[in-house]
Amino acid sequence: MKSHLKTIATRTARALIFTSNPSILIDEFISLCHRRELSRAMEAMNSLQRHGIRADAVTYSELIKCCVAHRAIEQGRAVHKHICSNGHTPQTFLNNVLLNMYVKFNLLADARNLFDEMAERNVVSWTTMISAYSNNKFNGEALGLLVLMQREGVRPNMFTFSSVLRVCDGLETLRQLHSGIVKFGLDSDVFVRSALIDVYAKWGELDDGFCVFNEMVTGDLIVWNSIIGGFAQNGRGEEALDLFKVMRTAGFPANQASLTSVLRACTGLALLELGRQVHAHLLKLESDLILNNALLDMYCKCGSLEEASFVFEKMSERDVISWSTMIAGLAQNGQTTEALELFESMKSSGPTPNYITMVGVLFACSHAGLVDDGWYYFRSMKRLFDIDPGREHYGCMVDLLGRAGKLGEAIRFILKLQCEPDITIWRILLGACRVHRNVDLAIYVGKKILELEPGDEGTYILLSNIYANSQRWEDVVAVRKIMDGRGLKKEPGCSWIEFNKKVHAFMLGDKSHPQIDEIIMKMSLLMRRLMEVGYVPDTNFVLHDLEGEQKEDALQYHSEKLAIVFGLINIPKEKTIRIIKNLRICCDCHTFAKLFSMIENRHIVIRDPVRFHHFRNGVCSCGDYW
DNA sequence: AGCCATATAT
Repeated sequence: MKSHLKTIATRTARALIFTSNPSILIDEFISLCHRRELSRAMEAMNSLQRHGIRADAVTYSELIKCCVAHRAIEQGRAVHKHICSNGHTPQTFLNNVLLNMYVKFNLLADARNLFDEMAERNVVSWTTMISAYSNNKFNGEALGLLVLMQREGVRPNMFTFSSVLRVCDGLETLRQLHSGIVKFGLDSDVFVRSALIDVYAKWGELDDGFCVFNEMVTGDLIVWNSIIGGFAQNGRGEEALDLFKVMRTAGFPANQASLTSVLRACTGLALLELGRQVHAHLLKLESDLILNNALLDMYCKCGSLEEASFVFEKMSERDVISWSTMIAGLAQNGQTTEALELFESMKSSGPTPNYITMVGVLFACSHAGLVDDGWYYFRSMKRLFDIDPGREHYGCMVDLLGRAGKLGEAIRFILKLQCEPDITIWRILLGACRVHRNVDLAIYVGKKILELEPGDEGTYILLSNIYANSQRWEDVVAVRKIMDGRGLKKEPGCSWIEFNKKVHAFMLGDKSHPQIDEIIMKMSLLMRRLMEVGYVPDTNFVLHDLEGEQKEDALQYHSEKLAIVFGLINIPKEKTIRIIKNLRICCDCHTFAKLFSMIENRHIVIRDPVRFHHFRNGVCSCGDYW
């Protein structure tokens, strides 16, 4: 019945267009615009034109919205022409609507032409033009217009600032914008506030962002998300999680963006248990691609590939980031074959790989010693996906060659590069020198790095380790002296482990943990059993000024060993012992963990700053190659 | 008008 009536109505409407009564014509025109019936509205507009009738600005603005909704560029231009026919000049309101239309169609040049020709420009006109530039990353233009508008005496509003903040090109500009915001009394607006927090966080001045947050009397979920996201992205996961709790207590229900930041914090702190709770929680929300990608990454970086694969398989939508995350995750966890297989299936049935996907693929090859495959993928990037290799890919290639012991080839590769080799490339090569104990090259490369960055403590430490490894104690002393002279200190080793919803942290030789006596007792028993199966403490990396037995003692209390024994005591036998480290694992602890996994029949995962070690049955997933 | 996800090296 309803549809029958509708048919009659439509027929009547169609007939009306061809009547010549102007007021009926215009009513029908308005109604078509409101109903977003574009093609018939256009017909109506043309017939109005034939009768020399004009509609009012509001009606035209409805028609323009209709064009935007249908993404009808040509019709939009026709409407513009119609409005301006017979020398008419649209009022500012209508010009703004037209301006907005060109911006929505991303026709920036047309928008700018109209903007320049407008007789009067109000704050909406300026803001529309500014946000068009800022959305298209024309940062200079956007910032320039903000200055011009003020010169012409137009006061920017909160819309203007929240658009322009996104293209802020540095801290200095940011501070200027911030003072402008205060000057115009816009600093209490939630939109401006969240944008300010976000930009401070992006420029690394999180504490200033936090001040903006703290000045807030009333805020909304997005302001909370901005500050929590800021902490999560700047490696300050604990604070992100604390604030999240405060937000929940304040009565704001978490949305997808909030949980994405929480997951990112979990990822940084390797809090697998908490991550799992977030997983359970997010299933109640509408599925969100970004959130799922963060979940996937969390499982990968917490070393639980089973759960990561499960999430990946179940995702209703997967984009290039999902695939890249999974490939890199498999690679970092030593599952090279799986990583490369997944890449092959991405090529045949997934999204087109991007720059970052290829970094993951090359990483997989370099860490598994697959030199030929690495070369193949490196060379195929341009041909298959039109990706120009960049510094990151060069870095992987140097790593690939260096790790495989082809140090000469690695140097030749570096020297042939189009770009000047940067400090990262030299660091990678230095790492290869350490693995292959090439002292001479290490010294050469180390000097290169210190030329570029004289205070680089990592390089001094690596050099001293390399000297120690070849028993060149005088050189070790010399390096240490330079370090002392420069006031450089080695960051103390720290490992942590999640148990009973708490994080237990261990520092080198730290005796403050409540269970430390039990741990030390268990450790000495363990050491005895390990020695029986052939464990020999490797004291090469211990400070040179200790005597033999003291060296072994220092080794015993390496933070990861303490954490392993803590896990042995507390974590149920069938569960994986998961440990996170702030420094890379040393050879001795690596051997210790391998033998431990064998004699105790336990699965241990240790995440260091760059990769994972899965120890099972006396073997490590890194293949002793790290 | 504002918030959330992927990569090399140390």
